[in-house]
Amino acid sequence: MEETPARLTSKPSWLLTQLAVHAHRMASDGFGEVGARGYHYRLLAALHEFGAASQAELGRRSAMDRSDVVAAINQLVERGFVERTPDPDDRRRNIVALTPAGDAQLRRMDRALDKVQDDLLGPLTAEDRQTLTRLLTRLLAHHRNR
Amino acid sequence: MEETPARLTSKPSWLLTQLAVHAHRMASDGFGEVGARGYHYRLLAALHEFGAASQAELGRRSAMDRSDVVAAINQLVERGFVERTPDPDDRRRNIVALTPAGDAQLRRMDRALDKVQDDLLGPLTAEDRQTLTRLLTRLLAHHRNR
DNA sequence: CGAATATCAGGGTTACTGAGATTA
DNA sequence: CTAATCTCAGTAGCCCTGATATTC
Repeated sequence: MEETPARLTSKPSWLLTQLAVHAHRMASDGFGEVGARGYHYRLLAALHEFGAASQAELGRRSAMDRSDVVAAINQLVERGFVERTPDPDDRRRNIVALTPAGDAQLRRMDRALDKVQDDLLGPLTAEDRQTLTRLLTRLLAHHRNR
Repeated sequence: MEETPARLTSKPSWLLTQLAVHAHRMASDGFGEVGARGYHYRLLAALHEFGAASQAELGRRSAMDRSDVVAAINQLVERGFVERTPDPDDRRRNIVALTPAGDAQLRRMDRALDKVQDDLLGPLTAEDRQTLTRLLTRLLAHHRNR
């Protein structure tokens, strides 16, 4: 393997994006085995944790664009993992609710993702993993609040 | 801002990919001001650091797919930042070389990226930045070697 | 022959933009 | 009137696959 330019390897933004590529590929592989995608996991996780919600709320919770929420919910409805019904109290909204099949799918995706976390953090000690998680959490919180 | 599911925020792979999104957007903004893209920086950096090279070698150095190298080099040739000439010693290869204009463009992109690193790591102390870089480097090295 | 190189055509995922229609 | 919601159509960047022609 040829050497990578120090200009790249010295920059946290390069390390982050390259590692994200690996993480994304590992997660995609795991999700692919259960016929799902990353967007599905985000939505199912938000529904399981906070209950039925409008599509706009789901998008804000899982950091997804309104357009992508529409498409992903369509796919989840097709597969019977969520139900979409008009909100009688606010007719602009759809209420999206998790079905039992969706809950089972979420658990399948959880198992796939747990394996990914282990593979991803394989070379780090438990203490290093904590440190990494803490630093990344701090950074993300800072940037999500603009 | 609605809360994000703990299933997501507790997972390093989520933190990594979401932070990478921010890093990528910040870098894209910076690069956009000089009319460039991330692929351009990777190629120019490799050429500056290791000298003229074949497209295949450039792809391996900068972790790019052969297809994307072709397209990105086309754009860099158009803008006069690199020159592409057949290798007389191995006629399968093209030799790609940095031009003075390409060198100047690389320096412009360097300045844009330096600002991005500062913004990205803003909330971390110098020690935290070192720790983060060290952990990310270790992880990336592990995964790049399969 | 096998292996490496360059090119082309195309797909997949994620992120985003602009527009329109509906309703609060 | 303004603002929020949902939907559709389309773009862009990055990553990847398959196929082909050429050359080592």
